[in-house]
Amino acid sequence: MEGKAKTGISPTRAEDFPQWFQTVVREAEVAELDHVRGAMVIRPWGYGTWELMQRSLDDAIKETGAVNAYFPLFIPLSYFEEEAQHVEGFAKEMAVVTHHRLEKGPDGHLHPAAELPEPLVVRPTSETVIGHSFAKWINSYRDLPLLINQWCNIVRWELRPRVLLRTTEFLWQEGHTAHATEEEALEETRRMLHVYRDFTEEQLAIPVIVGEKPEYERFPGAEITLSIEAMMQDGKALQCGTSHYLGQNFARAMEMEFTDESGERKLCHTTSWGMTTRMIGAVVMTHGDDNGLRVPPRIAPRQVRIVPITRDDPTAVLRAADELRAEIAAQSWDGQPVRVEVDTRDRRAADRRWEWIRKGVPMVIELGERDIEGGVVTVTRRDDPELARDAIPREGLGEAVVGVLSDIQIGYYQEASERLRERTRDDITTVEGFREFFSGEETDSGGFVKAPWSEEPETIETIGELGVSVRVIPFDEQLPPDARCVITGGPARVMAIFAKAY
RNA sequence: CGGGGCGUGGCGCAGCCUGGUAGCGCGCACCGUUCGGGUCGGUGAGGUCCCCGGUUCAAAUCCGGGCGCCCCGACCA
Repeated sequence: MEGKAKTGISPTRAEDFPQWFQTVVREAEVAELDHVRGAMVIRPWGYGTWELMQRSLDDAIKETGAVNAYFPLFIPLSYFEEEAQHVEGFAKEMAVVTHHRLEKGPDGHLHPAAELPEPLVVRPTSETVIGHSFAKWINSYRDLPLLINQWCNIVRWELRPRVLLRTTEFLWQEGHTAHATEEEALEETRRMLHVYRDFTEEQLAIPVIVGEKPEYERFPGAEITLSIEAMMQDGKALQCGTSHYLGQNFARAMEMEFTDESGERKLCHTTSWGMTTRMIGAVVMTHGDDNGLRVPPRIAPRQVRIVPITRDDPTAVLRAADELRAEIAAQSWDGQPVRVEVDTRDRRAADRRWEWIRKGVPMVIELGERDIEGGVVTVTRRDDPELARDAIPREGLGEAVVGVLSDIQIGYYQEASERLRERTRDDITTVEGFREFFSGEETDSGGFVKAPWSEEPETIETIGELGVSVRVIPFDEQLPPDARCVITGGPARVMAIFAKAY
């Protein structure tokens, strides 16, 4: 070993974080931008994590009483004209279908023909369509609350696409609910935010800050937007899930009315909430290291990968590997059989091992004749920065695997939590200190600043010049009675989290 | 949508200034060698040099016009 240690990914996080991210996403075969500007192919390894996320989030959503349904991809343009704020917010990023036929032109190419009487918008979010359906379905207070969730794809014509974080098309889950009272709708908004928090922390091992978005960061058409915010390894914030209280804005626009107990006609109070494939990106940017991705065991499509070292007598080793696989698969972790597979591909053992390290499989087990003779297996834990290969006894391996998966799941969460704690500064009290903190190197945004804020409009501009925004106003924060705004020095109204964001 | 950069085999790039019919590394296939921390050597496959037009005996290279992508900003899950 001489010179720089060989890493799986180049550049490293410290050298160039954005480039590192793109390289990990490609090298770990998670996803790639292709075919259409900003559009994404999610490869099997990445999609496998998404399927596991879906399964667990879907269960959590259903536990709240919501049920799944599906609404059209195409939305009549006129639906968007009904809620002013909403149109304004989305107008600039909508894909619009105007024709329904192709004809071959004189140049030999296909051209759109047959213009539609009314253009159709490819859904950027479904409040409008779902709202129209709700208006038909809801007649009485007995029909409320109405709790619907949909898993689907979304199109937003973003100006600057970034793989997994901001793609032209992405997958998500969007919940839409209607309630008789404001209190019930607000309760629903908070309930779902906590579902997102629990999911993100427990399944993805990503700690988040829970709170409310400042007014200027609200969802178009919402009265209140709640959000969970996470810190990536470069100190930037990533919004991980939002839950909106929409008041009666959409109910009014879509005439979503019900008759209450006393026979009076009233408008519903609605909510909406969503979480997207961006979370795959969050996992990469939170847990990845200079050797590639590290997938938390709960969402790892394969939790254990067995690499048989076949030399002199492949059959004996392969048989032993399969016995090992069966034994591990018989183990249960987190309520499910351990996901384990033998890698029998015709590749060099070292290459196979490194591939699974790059992809972030929690445990790689090498098994060769020497191991069999010694009654051991050779284990690499992905949470070990040295990637040491330890011989551990074959006897009792099942329990050992279960323990390791738990350790890794917890360890990733603790590591990310420490980073969030260490890199959230609450001792910055002046605008000079604030400026200095956020004027660091390009690959490092500094982190979060938690400080009192006046909510004055001019502060938004001041921090905007630094590329910083108010990410969230955390719940459960006490503001000292004499607190001064970190930007203006004047009286503060709330405690806020300031950060650069994706 | 404003500012900058770039389009050459799957990926990363050189060649372009000083026109002459395409090259390197990685990857891929095969042979041998090696093989439990990402072997080594050889052979080979693979490219309308983004597109259209112009200049020229000759264009990846020069000129004009398109298109696309990347980075920075504004917008955003």
